Amino acid sequence: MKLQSLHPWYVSVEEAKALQTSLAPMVSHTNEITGNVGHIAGVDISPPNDEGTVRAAVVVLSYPGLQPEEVRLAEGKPGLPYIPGFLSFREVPVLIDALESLELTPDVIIADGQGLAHPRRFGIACHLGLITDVPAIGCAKSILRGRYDRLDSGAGSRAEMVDRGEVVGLALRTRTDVSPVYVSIGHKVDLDSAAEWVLACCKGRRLPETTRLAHQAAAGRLPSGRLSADEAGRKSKDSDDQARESIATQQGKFL
DNA sequence: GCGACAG
DNA sequence: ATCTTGTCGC
Repeated sequence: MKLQSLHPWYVSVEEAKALQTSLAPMVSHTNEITGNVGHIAGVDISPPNDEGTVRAAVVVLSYPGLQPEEVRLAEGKPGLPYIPGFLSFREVPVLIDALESLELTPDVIIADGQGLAHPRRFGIACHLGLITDVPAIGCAKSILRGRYDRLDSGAGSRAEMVDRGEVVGLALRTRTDVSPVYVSIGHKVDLDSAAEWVLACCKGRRLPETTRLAHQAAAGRLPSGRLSADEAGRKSKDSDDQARESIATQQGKFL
């Protein structure tokens, strides 16, 4: 896929901070996800190896079947060490190579980290949304910014997270009695839609399939490439059909 | 000055 | 991100 080049990536923390504040106003908080979502992507980075290089992975899943259809990998030096608030400048430089080699164009991207729930309202999900121009969602396992008070224990429960008086995200319980994930807007999506997409990817697990498989791919446990149109393609088409069917019957119960 | 701090 | 042990529930 073609990416927008907005600025240099290997910059100092001070430059990164200035870029974040100047890019944050470009983020769209409006839902622009169409009804015809066929592909959802997840991205992740491995921890650095002994030479200090990381492996970036992007995995494109069919929707609603959630079967992997394309896996792309890239290796390189992180743009920065891990510094809270600057994760995108660490991970995205290497992720760019993987994203550019993508044949499929995802309709939604789910990032492993924050979107708006960030000190300057510009987490990695926002950054990925801008450079890909694809609707993006932040789904983090822990909090960077924001507080919430009460969250019911049932799956699907959510609570607004507030930082400096602004609602920056949601604590979302994806499974009953497990710690929530923290969802925020990345780009071209609203918060409620973002939560629905995360839930739709969770198949009864705590984390979305996108993050799970991207994590496996970054760890080198998934073969890269376009899954062949025969067995894998038929498999994912079958599970898409099955998933559509079960969505239809579930909706039928409420009509 | 101190604490908090995505991956 | 990593590491370890114990506990709970199906």
